[in-house]
Amino acid sequence: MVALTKFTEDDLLDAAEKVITASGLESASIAAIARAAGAPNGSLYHRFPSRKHLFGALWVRIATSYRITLTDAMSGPVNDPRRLAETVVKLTFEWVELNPSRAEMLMRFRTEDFVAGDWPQEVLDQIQATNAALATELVKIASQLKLNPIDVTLALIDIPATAARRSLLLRNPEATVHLRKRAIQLSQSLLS
Amino acid sequence: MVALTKFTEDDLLDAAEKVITASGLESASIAAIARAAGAPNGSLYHRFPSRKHLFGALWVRIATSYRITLTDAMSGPVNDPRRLAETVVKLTFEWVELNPSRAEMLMRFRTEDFVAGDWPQEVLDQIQATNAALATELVKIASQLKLNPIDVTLALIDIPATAARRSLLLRNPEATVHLRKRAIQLSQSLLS
DNA sequence: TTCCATGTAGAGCGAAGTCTCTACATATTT
DNA sequence: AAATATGTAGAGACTTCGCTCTACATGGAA
Repeated sequence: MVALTKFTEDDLLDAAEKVITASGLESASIAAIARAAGAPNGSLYHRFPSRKHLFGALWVRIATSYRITLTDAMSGPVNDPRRLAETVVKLTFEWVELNPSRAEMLMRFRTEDFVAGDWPQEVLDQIQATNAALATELVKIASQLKLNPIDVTLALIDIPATAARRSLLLRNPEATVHLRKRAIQLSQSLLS
Repeated sequence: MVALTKFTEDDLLDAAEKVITASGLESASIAAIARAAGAPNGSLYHRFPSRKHLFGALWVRIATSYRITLTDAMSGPVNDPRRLAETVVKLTFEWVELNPSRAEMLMRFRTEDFVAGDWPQEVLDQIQATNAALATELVKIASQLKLNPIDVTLALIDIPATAARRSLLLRNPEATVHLRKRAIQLSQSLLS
């Protein structure tokens, strides 16, 4: 390294995440993020060309993290759909437990919240790519199981996400266990 | 009426809704909302003490509208849970079809998006009241059916909302029909 | 040691934001 | 018609925002 790197890209994204979780998207100004990172304003612009680039990078980081854990579980031929459903639901709940604040963002905000208005093309491309990767995986599974892709999406994305979100709202271990069980049942019923 | 009322509360909320739907929460400045309503800046402050009051009123208006249609359907003794599930899912899809932009807001944003940071107590109370009204209804139904309230919430709130949101994303009549059918099945399986 | 590439520090700019304030218009009351 | 109550008009005060810019620090290369 040529010079001392005091604030990495991830440091700043962590700070942004913290601010957004605590006070919402609107409060996440450059100044607020910088304050949370203990950095001066200008430092953020050394890493990111603009606030929108920063937000885009944050969104991509979170979405990619979750989707990689998912697509890992879904890769390879599907010989047991019931097991697939169970794995995906469990992974989702695990990921939510390990990354509660990221999960909260991923579930509270939609891509459009970040992308509304004019966004850097570069950021749009990354988001597009992340979404596309998941979509093709789902279609592949649907064709293997000879199912409607909509049902596969419900089973492997929407149901786990909804149950995990409700679990996040309730913040109660018993409820979490119950919701996970139900999500597995519902997901399995959709895949068979 | 003592003086000519040019901009009613609802006019301004309609304008805010339009701006948010078109360009997102962050773009919905007082100036932008005023422009959309054809009103000068100051007029908004005649109706609402602050921007947050306006946002709060908007959220309450939308959430209440949806929840009233739901609680109407759920009132009275539940003698046929399968029919209840079907009614609620159909109502949700209808409401979404009739109020697409409101639905988009209700599904894209959570209460917390509006409420993050410091909000007027008055607004918080109204939101609290709206949420409580629905919660008690759900608990009542759960006890009548001798079911876990979590399952009732999944069946009558989360599943319909998820399916309707997916339908909103796909914007495809066939998909909508399919999703509604699936939502009814899933909801019914949870209530029996 | 000198030079250069990389990164931090933080004041400050123009633009845009929220909100206030006064002047004016309208319609009812006296 | 004068007084009053209600509501609109819109300029402008004050604040904050995103972003830029220059000065300085650091550590390896020549």
